[in-house]
Amino acid sequence: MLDIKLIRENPELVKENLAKRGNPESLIMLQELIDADKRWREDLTKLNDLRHDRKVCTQEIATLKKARQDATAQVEKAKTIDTQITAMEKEVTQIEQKTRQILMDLPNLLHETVPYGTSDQDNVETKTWGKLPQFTFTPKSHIDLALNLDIVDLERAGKVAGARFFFLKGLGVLLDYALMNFALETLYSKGYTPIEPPYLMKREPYEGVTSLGDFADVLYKIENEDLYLIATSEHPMAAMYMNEVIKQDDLPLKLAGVSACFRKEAGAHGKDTRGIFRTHQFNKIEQFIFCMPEDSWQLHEELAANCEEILQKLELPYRMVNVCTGDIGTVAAKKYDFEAWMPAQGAYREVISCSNCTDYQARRLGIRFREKEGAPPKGCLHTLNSTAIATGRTIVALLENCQQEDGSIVIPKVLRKYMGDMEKITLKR
RNA sequence: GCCGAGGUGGCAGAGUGGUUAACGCGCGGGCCUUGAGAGCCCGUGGAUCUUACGGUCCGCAGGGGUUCGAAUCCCUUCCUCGGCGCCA
Repeated sequence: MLDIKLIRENPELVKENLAKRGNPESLIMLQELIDADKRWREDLTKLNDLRHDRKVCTQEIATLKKARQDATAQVEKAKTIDTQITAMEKEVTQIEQKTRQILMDLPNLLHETVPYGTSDQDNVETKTWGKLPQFTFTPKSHIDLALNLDIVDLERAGKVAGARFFFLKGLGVLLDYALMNFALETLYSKGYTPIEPPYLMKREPYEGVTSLGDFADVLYKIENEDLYLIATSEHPMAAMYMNEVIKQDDLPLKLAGVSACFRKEAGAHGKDTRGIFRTHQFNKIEQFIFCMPEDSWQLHEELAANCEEILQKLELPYRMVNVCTGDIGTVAAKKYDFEAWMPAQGAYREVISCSNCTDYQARRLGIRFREKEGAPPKGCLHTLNSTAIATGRTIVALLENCQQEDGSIVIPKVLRKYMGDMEKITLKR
């Protein structure tokens, strides 16, 4: 959510920034917001005047009653003021809801370093790392490898849960947990506090962390309950401190979320249908930071550096892209994607997404900071989030990059200690 | 799930239908002091109007209701604590 004060004081700046996202509708919404806000303030002043009149009147009544005098005339007057107040309240509430709605729908302001573009085609590659593997044979796709090694069962998952679900089996499970443990320990050693959050969230906190469109396209809802399955541990971690004021000394707060993630993938019909690249459920270690506004850009780079360290230790070739204005999400001011090389597809595919949301989430959630204990709240802090490891996609990358001609997989060195010092995944006979 | 007790500012804690959220603690500023401390004074949630000085309104877990008037009475949801039940 943007700061309404900024919109009032500097509408041109907001306008220019929104225009960069290439969504002309948002400019119309902004103008509607500005008009409605002006009317809201006028009406609020009138409403406050009426409430003041009523206050004066009820005090007269109280004084009269104490003196045991007749207050009928004053009561009548108060009643007429009440009628006016009720009408005015209704109008003010209506306008308020409208402005809130628009404010919730408007996206975050973009950082000046975000490249202009209209789709993911325009994302700017900022770095590549690692040598692309050379095969003396035709590399197989992750799904052929996984089925051969009997570490994934898709058919039975279809029977049990439907498309885009999977059973992970045997060494697949060990590999999954090895990745989780590796990422978690890496972050823990850097001072991130591990968090295992609730996997379900109520609607109100959920509205604070994501755009409203996600409720239909992304989130699973529990029937007859005000509960949604989390799409990432970013969401409960962000909402964790909702309506709180955090001491400046305690910032930055660095968290490492551990959870399964659930996504409807409603907008992805026909995409990545084969295999486990895009599924309704996967495990993920997530980095999350609450910090002072002046520190967020530096910490964004820190998150990105952590991602690189993890990918490099896994020996996965990747590229880093600066996500362009047309492809960046609603809440992020700047976003890096890390894309691992997928030999069977001959393409880099997203495995990590690393965002600075500035004060956008914090304002929606009412998370502020104070200079010290006992001091009044100062302003909204900044939030950042980044994947550390999403196991599904990382397994895809590992299988394809580390495959041998016989279909076995060489396990990256850093993972072996979590898998009983095993060096290879081979089919047991 | 059932029964009971609760939810008031950063914290602690009054207020149980009639203008002001008492008294503390903490925090900020000022006076005093060589300095620190103590002491004293002012301030310390949000919105809005005003160039300013300064007003006005809202805020007692959320939402609704009764009333001229609600932190206070009623309904409802959420949460916390205790007891019982169920359960890995």
